Amino acid sequence: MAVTLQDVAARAGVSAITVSRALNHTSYVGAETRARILAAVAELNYVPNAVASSLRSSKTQLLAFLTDITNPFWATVARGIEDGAMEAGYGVILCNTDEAEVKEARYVDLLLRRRIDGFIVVPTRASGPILQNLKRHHVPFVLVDRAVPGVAADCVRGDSRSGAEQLTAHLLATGARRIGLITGPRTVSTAEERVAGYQDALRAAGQPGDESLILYGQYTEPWGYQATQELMARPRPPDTLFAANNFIAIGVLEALHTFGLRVPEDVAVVCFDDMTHLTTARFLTTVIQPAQEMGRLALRLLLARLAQPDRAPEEIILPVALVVRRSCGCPFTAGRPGGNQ
Amino acid sequence: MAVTLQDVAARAGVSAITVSRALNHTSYVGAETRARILAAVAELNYVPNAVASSLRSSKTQLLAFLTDITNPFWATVARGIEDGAMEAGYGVILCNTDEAEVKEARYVDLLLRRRIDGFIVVPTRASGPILQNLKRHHVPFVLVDRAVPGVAADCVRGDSRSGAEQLTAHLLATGARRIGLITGPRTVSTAEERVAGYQDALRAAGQPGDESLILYGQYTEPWGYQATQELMARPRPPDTLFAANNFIAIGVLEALHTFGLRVPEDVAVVCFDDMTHLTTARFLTTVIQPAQEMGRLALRLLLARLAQPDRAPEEIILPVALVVRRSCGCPFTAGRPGGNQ
DNA sequence: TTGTACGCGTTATCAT
DNA sequence: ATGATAACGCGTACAA
Repeated sequence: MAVTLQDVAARAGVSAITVSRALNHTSYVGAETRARILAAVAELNYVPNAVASSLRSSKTQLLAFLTDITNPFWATVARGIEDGAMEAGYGVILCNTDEAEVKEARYVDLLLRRRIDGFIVVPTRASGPILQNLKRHHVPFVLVDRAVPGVAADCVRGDSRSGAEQLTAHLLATGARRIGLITGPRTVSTAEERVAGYQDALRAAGQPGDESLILYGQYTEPWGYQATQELMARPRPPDTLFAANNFIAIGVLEALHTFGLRVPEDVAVVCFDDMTHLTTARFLTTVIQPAQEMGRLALRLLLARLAQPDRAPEEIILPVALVVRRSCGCPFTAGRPGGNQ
Repeated sequence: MAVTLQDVAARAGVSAITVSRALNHTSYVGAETRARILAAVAELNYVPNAVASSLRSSKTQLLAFLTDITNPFWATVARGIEDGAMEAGYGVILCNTDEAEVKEARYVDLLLRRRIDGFIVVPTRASGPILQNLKRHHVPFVLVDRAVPGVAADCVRGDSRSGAEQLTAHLLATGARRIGLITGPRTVSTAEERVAGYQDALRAAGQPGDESLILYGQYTEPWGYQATQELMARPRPPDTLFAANNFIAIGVLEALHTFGLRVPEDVAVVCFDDMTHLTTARFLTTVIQPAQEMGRLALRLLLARLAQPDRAPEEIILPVALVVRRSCGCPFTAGRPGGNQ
């Protein structure tokens, strides 16, 4: 049914291996021979069988990226990875882990069978055992965005701590007194780093820092909503809210609306931006992380390790950019209850 | 280096094929034998080699989903596909085509080599030749969201026409007089279907319909921005804007803000919702498409075709839901220039 | 510059 | 219920 190297060889009047060499540029082939081969390939509509090739070479030329691709930030990181991978002759398998350990483990199992050449992972703290498993099987991997305690590995991440510090310092400079910080889960290193940066700035400003203003939860819109409700219902609510990512920020804005509070007149809001090209960043002062660049660098680290499995683990910390938006209000106008459209 | 079926067989004191049968449940294996085999598998840490298996069986148990995964809507569809695929024992390769013909063709080529079992594609009009190529190689595929003229294939899509009609009728019922329609590219069937539905509603209401109020462009935020600027700068601007998807809607809202126009007091806005869990849908009346369901159904169609390659092409048109939000204003408060934070 | 022989790890086929 | 043999399609090693 399917056309094989043999068929092409027969048609071109050469041996199979010669065809292989002509197509893979793995050895010199006479100009005329090569022409005959290429002609045969075209006529027969030959498509090389990468499965057979992989079996023989023990290389699949396939990489996997494990994360929650539903989140546009990671989708953008994926783009960075893909672009570079394509150039280097690798395909990328994107996998939805939903940040859930079970799904993560399941995918790793599936992909180990498929003999994937390498992994790029956005881990949580729970990923430790899974990563150990990869090590046991000598499959290279690179971490993105988050470090995992006890796992020495190549890693690319944004400078969350510095970013959070800049954001907080900016807030203090513009007159903020009580800054509520709504952050992600303790199982994710960035959530804690952003808290640390926030505390750095307070300390530098000689402010005490009220522990009760820091709320750990999820990097999600519902959590932003819920945490805001809790903070603003207190006797002494914060005058400013720091959302540890943009999903949280959206929830924050929604919750403030239900309280009838205006942004930024009544409560100022800032956030870490984990999405590109989406609304939040246009209205709020944010710290922007270079998603695509992150992907590109992760890929580069992985390729380097594939080439030299024994090099020392490398950690790249990307600088993040504070983007202050003072001249821009919000394009949405507050609607009146019962009056929207 | 790697443990093989042979190694396990030797350890368990049986032949390789017996191990294969025990692991794949492809034939009965004595209870005691099976136990010995499973023990050996565990002791040796055996991981089956799917590459070899694929070569022998000519089945990779791998499917591909081609689209722009950066768009959360497609990412959600992907989730629907993945969930079902996992259950059925298939892996899914997600590919970013950016809706660009070249990237699409490149991926198809790459994946044909890998002997992928089937494709799920979000096509544009330009995808025709690529799909023909798949047919030539007898690789099954399913289309999602869009039909392609001249290509008979399984297809799942939302009822754009009806959705647009409902949305438009709703607007007319609430007093809209001049509805500007900002839609996607002519190369995408949904863009035209939404126009058709819009025109259906106008016709049904006995309204003339002003062709100049319909603007084709892209399904992007910048296009929404640009088109709105153009429409609102006219001598007789529309009193209502219909964004053909949510990215466009975001651009629309931004542009209206630069004009100092309020939503919905000055201009009402509605849109097709191509994203879940994101801001737009919370403030505007929208038509919601069941993304995850779309993915699930697409997968089901593909599996059916894998089982019976010769069945007649099937087209599933999903009903869409009009979600009217009148009781909800916008959580963002308009900031004053120079005063944000 | 081109060819021969063999093996990668698994499963289809036939046999016991 | 289990085994022997061959073959899937390609690339490595060596040879000519």
